[in-house]
Amino acid sequence: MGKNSERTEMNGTLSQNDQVRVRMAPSPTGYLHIGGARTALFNWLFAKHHNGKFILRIDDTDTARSTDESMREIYHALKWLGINWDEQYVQSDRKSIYEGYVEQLLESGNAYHCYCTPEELEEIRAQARVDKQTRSYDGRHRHLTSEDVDRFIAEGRKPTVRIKMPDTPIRVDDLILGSRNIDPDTLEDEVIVRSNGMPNYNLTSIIDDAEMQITHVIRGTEHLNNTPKQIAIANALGLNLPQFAHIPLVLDDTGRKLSKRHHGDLVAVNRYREEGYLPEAMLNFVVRLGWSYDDKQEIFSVDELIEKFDLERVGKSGSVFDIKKLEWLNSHYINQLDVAARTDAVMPFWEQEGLVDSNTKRDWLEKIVEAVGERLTTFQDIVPQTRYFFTDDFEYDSKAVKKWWGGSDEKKQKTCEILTNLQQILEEISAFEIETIESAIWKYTDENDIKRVAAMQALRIALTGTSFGPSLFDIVVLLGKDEVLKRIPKAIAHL
RNA sequence: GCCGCUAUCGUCUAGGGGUCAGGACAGAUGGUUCUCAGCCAUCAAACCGGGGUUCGAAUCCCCGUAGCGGUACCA
Repeated sequence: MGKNSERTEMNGTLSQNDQVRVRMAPSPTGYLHIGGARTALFNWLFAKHHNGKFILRIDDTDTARSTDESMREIYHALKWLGINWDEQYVQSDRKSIYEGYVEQLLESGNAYHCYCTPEELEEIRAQARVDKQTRSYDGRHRHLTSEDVDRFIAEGRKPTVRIKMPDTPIRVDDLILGSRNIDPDTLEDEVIVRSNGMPNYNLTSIIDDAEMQITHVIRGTEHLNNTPKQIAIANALGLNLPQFAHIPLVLDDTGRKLSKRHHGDLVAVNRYREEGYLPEAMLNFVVRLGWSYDDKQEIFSVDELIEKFDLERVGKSGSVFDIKKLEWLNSHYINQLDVAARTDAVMPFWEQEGLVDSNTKRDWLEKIVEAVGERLTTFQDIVPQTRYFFTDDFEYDSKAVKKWWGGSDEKKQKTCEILTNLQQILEEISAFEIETIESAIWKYTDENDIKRVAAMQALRIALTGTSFGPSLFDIVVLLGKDEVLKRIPKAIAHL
């Protein structure tokens, strides 16, 4: 049973034979962001769950803002996430199709030319606000005389096309939000074709949904107010309507809608790919923004999502993008990978930093990854966490130095003594292996009444520059005897 | 301004007339340990407010309030 009984009543519209067809319709005006990725994912999961088709439609009717680069970014992000599409369309290729429908609208008297200038519209809007009007455009060019038209044309004005809104209420059924009736007085005659001849979103979207036989339009609630407009256009054209499902917005930590404009590439999917997040983690994270299965499960494989995803379990309120949760999921998925796979994933980050090249021994690298163990939140973490394996050109962390090497001369003296002794002990070990080293060091600390942690931390800082990291014995062995014996004197000199 | 949507721990959410309001992330504490992470244990943390309906309301209804979205010749 769903959380909202209103929803189930509407599912009857979909008969057994109808194949589900859904679409993701981004406008190529920037990268794909977290919210867009979630819309894509919900659509894709819905299609997969119902054995239907997922269509990618590029809504690029805003030619001024659309770019090919952005289109490629979107493809790239989607592919990385594993969201593949069955069909693809680009609206700018379909201009003539829309023109046919506009013609039809004009001929049937459901649309008309509007010669208002942008300045004029600006004034109308300002006045409507002062008058506390519900709508701004008042339909003043609905009934122009031919003299008016001639005059406007003589002035060189290029018209837009506006749809005539009906004067009866429009019923909007939404699978998530339920049903409501829209008061026609709140609707104004929308521009459906710009003065430059390019059709607008509300027109092309609903035409394509019909043309492409889209059964379910799953999109963000920022489109909720567009829905009655699109329904009105479809009705005027005698087009079949899809079912609508408006999913709540993804918000930032102040509760505002995530957007490219306000959040920059902080919300770009590709950025997370570059930083070493796993697509599985991304998908798992994003799906839980607004959707839940029960009160137990947090981790879902893609197959499980396909099996379990359901619009009925999508909530109505917005959800905040919480990077901590993403990080948790990412480290979970990273830790599922075996050492070889983790090494592969981490390699580009090492190479990018110039730490590793084709001569570096794979075997050794895998051992480093193994030593790092479950400490990675993202793959790019490998760089700060392992840099010291590749170079002795690092700073000694000042806090660590103060705490473990000593703030006082007396303590420094002691540290110096310990490191000197350790150097000697390690020098005498010929078989440089964990067990041997461990027992030698424990023997030294225990016999000389030195705290294990003091000796180990002193050595750790000498070898790595920091006070934390993998098991120190692993580090010593991986660094190798020569390197270790070089770094200790260097540290002593630094004291 | 106008139109609309929403409201459970800090965050994601479960529950939908009777529950000690459950889980997860984040946080705190303790244990394990050479450190960190991890792991284990424990703790803290919520039904926006006010009215109804009812034996009983977080749950149903109404009214507020707040937040957000839209308000383009963007999508």
